[in-house]
Amino acid sequence: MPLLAEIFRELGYEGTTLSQITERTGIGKGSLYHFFPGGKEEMAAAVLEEVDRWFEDFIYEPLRRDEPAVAIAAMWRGVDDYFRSGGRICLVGAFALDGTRERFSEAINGYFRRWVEALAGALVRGGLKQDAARAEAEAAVLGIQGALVLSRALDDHDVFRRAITGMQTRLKATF
Amino acid sequence: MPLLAEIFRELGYEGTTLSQITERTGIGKGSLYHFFPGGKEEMAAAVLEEVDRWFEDFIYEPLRRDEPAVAIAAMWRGVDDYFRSGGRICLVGAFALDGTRERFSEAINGYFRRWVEALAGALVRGGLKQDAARAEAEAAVLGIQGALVLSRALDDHDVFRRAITGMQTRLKATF
DNA sequence: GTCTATACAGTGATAGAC
DNA sequence: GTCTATCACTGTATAGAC
Repeated sequence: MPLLAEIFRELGYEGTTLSQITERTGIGKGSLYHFFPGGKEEMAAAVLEEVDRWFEDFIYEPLRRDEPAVAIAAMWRGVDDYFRSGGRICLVGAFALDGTRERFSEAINGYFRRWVEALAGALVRGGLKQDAARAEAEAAVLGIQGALVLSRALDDHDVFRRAITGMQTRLKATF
Repeated sequence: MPLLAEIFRELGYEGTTLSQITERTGIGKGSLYHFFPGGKEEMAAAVLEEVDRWFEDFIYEPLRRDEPAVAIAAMWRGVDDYFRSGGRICLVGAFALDGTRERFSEAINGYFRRWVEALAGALVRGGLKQDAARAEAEAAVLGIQGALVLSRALDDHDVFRRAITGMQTRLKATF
């Protein structure tokens, strides 16, 4: 599964072929279809679900549960770690940008909606008003996605780190 | 050419097939290969070049030439218009996220590098220090890309408009 | 459960008539 | 310049031996 996720991340949904998957995982097509009768689409759906679960466990749930300042600081650390300072892209964000979006719209929408809501909730508990919290949460989540795009486009991890640091200090100043 | 750009934007590089192109443009494969002997890759390269030229003419060059406040205001308007308030994605940003990046790395890098440099230059002329200008320019460009990702993921144009407006007022306050 | 075989549609690309 | 026909190949998916 981690290998599968990595392949989809590198090549995108359309760019990923079963041959690539068999080659890089060492698993034959027969076995692949034994585990995923729905084929490539089911494989990608499983990967998306796994990604979603990771964020739910390590980012969203702490944001809902823990002390805002602590949870938000952990979020920035977790994000920098998960995306390897821009060396790894967000599969969900990438899927949102092309025709793949229609195929997985529910999963994509849920991932980002719950992220924004969890972060906005923490900010409200931190003292922000509802509207301001939502705006700041959207700005943070979108900033992370944009940082991934720009750092990969410029092939420069510093862009990612700088952006993350900047957003973090800026956000901390609001509550 | 505009049709071609639209197809690549909707489907991504790997998702775009020659059949789709012939179908939606009404041009047969023979004619297509007459204009683009290099096939799909040459078509995508031509589209990227056209996109680049548009931004060069209507965004970057004004940023280098005109009065900073005026050019930056025009940039936000131009961006909102070009991306149809999030209804249209950035082809270059999308290409940066998957395996297509390697194929067009020069074009992708140049597009974003020149954007950041032009904007940072305008901010310097507006009174910011070099480092601060670069950071703000990166934040703005990356914010636009992120706004495209998030607004499409949530299928909500308001997210895009809100983000653009927020960044615009925030940036204006810095110089 | 895993592999090899293969089916069959669709891919990018080319040739040649017009 | 454009179209039709077709190429070789790869795509996803399945069947069946082991």
